[in-house]
Amino acid sequence: MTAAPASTAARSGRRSRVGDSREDREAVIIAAGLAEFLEKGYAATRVDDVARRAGVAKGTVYLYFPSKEDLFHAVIRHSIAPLVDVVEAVAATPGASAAAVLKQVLATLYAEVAGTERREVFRLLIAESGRFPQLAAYAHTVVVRRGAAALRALVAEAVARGEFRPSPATERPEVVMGPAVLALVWTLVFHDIAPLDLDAVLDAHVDLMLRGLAAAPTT
Amino acid sequence: MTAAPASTAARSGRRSRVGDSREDREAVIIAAGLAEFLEKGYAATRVDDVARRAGVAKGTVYLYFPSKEDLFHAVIRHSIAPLVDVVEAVAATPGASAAAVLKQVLATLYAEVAGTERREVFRLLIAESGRFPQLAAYAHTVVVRRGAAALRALVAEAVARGEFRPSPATERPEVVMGPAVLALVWTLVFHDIAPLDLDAVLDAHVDLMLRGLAAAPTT
DNA sequence: CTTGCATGACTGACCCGTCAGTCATATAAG
DNA sequence: CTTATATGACTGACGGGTCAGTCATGCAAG
Repeated sequence: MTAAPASTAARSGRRSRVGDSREDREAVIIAAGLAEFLEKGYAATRVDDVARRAGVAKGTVYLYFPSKEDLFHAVIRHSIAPLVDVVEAVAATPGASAAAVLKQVLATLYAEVAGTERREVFRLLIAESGRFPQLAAYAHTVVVRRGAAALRALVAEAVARGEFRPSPATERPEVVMGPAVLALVWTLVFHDIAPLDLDAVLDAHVDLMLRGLAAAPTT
Repeated sequence: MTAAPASTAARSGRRSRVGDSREDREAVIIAAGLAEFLEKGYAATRVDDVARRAGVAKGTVYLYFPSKEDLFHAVIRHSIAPLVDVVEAVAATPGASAAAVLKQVLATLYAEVAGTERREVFRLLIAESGRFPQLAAYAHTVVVRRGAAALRALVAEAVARGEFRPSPATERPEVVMGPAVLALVWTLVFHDIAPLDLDAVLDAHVDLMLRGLAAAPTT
């Protein structure tokens, strides 16, 4: 049940349906690659399997990507970019208090990343970043640099406005994301053994952060 | 420079030095396996290389472990256990305030895990836990169950004593460890691109937590 | 001599990347 | 409209290399 050819055109190896363009086929191969890499990891996935899942011959994969490694790079890049967009859309709520924005962003992260199969992309990234430094660099540029900058701006503004109190934590706003990373990793590793109650953790996370950052204690 | 045989006994494949027992040799193979698995990941490490690094022939590895996978299990188990001991020793400081103990434990975690090559064990665990559920289960029993229990006790006592205020966060003390996990993952992925100032993060972490948990705001 | 651990050559399976050939479609000629 | 020729995306078998696990042989100790 990997991917039965959906049309005579596909079976015969010809491109003819509307939208069955070069880009579409590339996307199909990338999707198949993602599925296989997530399932087996980089070293253990076979290009043959990616091809089969994409409904093409192995040779075809090499018409689109010069090597298994290049395919892997493409897969990771196509998987990471959308993750940032989701968060960025939420963070763009104008005029809200820093606390509200932070809450909203965290809720989105918990629900859309830790609580979804999407989280597996991070497993792959953590697993392979040591062997593929370019991927780490890409992720840093796309996710971390942008995210940290936005967070820093948000916090700085809240401090200026008197909503947050200046502290070591407002100097290092990355720390605020900590519990979300914990939830992600926990879920990656222990999901089948001791699933985390993500809602409860989100509550605790928000409570802890806002109290830790707020200028006046919220009694 | 992998591991030149250190003695004639080792070169000739015989055991003769004092202490060159079965257990010792097993430990050497496990150490070699750890080094190789950390460097290449599970799928990409070759048993040949493990053997060479341990200074034995490949066949010898199979005298001690029935398969590559069993060796891997042994390697992970031997690597995880000591990590807990380090922390447990620190946490056993008697009579100190919860804040002081927490601070001490966190400092140890940052210095001894995130700040050391030891962190790579966690990369391996995160990477392979999906494919080797028994390892996740083992880690959960040995690290998480024990750690979470200790933390829960610590926090509960501090709440009872009035040092901490009851809150969603005191109900879910795992959250308190969040920033440390963030520091670990960050370092794993971005160490060569954007190294984290672990001391600064530790400060921010402690500040945030104690303020977030404390009963009376520390002005 | 016998016992038992250690060795490393060997086997069979596996897999990346290649390339000669196929065939549906496009274009040109009749 | 029909036939002939050209195109190039796609195929899949194969070369070359790798690797987990085995086993016949070697050798040291008792």
